Amino acid sequence: MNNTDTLKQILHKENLRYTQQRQEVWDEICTSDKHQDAENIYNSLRKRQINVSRATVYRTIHVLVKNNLVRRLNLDDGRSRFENKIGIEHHDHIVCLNCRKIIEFMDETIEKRQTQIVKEQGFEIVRHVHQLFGRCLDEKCPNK
Amino acid sequence: MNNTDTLKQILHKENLRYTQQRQEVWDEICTSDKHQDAENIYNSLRKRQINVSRATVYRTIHVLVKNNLVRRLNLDDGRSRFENKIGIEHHDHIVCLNCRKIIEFMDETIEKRQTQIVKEQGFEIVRHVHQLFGRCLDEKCPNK
DNA sequence: ACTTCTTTGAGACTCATTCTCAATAGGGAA
DNA sequence: TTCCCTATTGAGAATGAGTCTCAAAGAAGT
Repeated sequence: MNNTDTLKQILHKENLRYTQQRQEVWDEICTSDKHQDAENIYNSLRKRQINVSRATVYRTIHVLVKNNLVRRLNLDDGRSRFENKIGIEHHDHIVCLNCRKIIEFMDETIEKRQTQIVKEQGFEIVRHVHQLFGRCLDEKCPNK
Repeated sequence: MNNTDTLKQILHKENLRYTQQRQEVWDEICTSDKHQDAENIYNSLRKRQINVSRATVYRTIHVLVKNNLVRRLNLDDGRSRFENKIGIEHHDHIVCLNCRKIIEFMDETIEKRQTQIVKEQGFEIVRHVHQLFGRCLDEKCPNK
């Protein structure tokens, strides 16, 4: 299923209308660099002569997040970042505190222990946040 | 070492003065329920007739966090929460999405894998965030 | 007590995000 | 196609956690 159909499907399910603005926001998240914040998404669209308001960007993102097309990341820097979830394997993030470089990781052992722990506590798990913050050894990183 | 001495030590190290307000904020974080936000801490102090401003609460918390007396938690609900770190074993958190109950957990296997993963990526780890969000089975939880 | 330098409080400010409401535009019915 | 009803949109106001400003108050060494 392509981007348009995926979007139309969830909009229909939610009794929402298919609009150009919603399509553009979803396209931007699918095709742009990962981990963009709302302001970035807004600016990218404006730069491409696409008229859309901040309010609509935020409103559309909510719908996409609610329906699992998009994941919201909170990397403790005061604004949310977003990444496409469709056709993407689950992963968590490592963040360099100096250059803000983001690396993805996924570890089966951790995933299994997590599920186990939550079950032991009598919880039904919905989602998890796992982020490792540190300093990278990149040449270009202002950390030396 | 008691609360007062601990505080005096880090204030001295930071070339800051020991004040009644700073002591009160630190006491409140040590003795109150865990995971309070800044507004809560501020209100608790006011309720006890202790004059302190919001600005001072925030400023003091910064010093405490910077010096590892306090941990800042971001549980994706728009404000930071704080917990005493002195004499407390490291742990992470499970949060009920319905009643916001917070349970602490700690898993040696996960901790080890984490360290390993970061090393493999050529990072020096500084801190991590690991939170499991779900629904609890508590009788009193508005989840049924 | 004197002096110097830091801290404090009140409220203004910031900034991401949400809300408001009048104007605009989907999309089903005819 | 057009009509009509209702959802959506944009611009800017509002919100709320957290930060900043600056004059007044307070540490702490002498």
